[in-house]
Amino acid sequence: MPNTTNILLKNSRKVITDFSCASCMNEDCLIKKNLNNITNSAFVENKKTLKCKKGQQFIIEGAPVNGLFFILKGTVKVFRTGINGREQIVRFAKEGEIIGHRGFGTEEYYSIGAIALKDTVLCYISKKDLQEALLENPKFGYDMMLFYANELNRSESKVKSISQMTVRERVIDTLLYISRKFGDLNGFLNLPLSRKEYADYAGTTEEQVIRVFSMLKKEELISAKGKKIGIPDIQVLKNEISEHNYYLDT
DNA sequence: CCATTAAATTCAA
DNA sequence: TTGAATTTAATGG
Repeated sequence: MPNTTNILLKNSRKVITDFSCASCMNEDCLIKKNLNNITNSAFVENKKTLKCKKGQQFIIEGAPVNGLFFILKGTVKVFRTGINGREQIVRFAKEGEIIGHRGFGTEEYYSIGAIALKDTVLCYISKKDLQEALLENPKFGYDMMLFYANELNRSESKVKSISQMTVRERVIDTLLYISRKFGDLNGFLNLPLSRKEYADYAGTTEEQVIRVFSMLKKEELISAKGKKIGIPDIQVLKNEISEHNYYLDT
């Protein structure tokens, strides 16, 4: 195999040598799902792959938008920085998700930043190539539309939760979100986040999160070992915020 | 919010 | 694998 770059992902211990869509294993990827419908092969061929180390920022707020990122492997947080330097985490994204999609249409500059939470592999596709593929492939376009609709729904729910829920409820809501999205591993949430990151997502401060966590621990609703958070009974937590939960998911 | 201490992670030998 | 160095959590002012 000449010319193939080998990369070693710390967490998977698996060497990936081939990033082409044809051999991609990621069934959640919208591109992969629609690969057999996509006739214009330039689309797939022009795709760039880039790897990010943990903690590396690959989208900077205010930078011009030239394309979109698809996560091939890894986890990413997307955020916006507020007026006083405070970070508001917009969402966490994992394999198969799209980053930077808001800038796709008419926006010229990113209004968000994104950084890798672990070593991550991204597929980068130029606006132009994606536009062409979408125009000639209705199914692909429809799937993309569903994705946008979901994101919109979630972000609308988030506005409500931040304005109407108490701190405790927002923290619980955040825990449930992480649990739904990333699941459990050995009884702990499968995504280690700092208290600050919980706070930035829930719209509070690190101290508040720490205090809520302490209370929840006393009530035995959660367990915590450093960054690893365990939820013994998800249902109990759900009940506590059930009045707010007319909607759901992702 | 900040300062202090305890605890957990990382890193390199 | 260990422990020293660094980062992060928890508490109280």
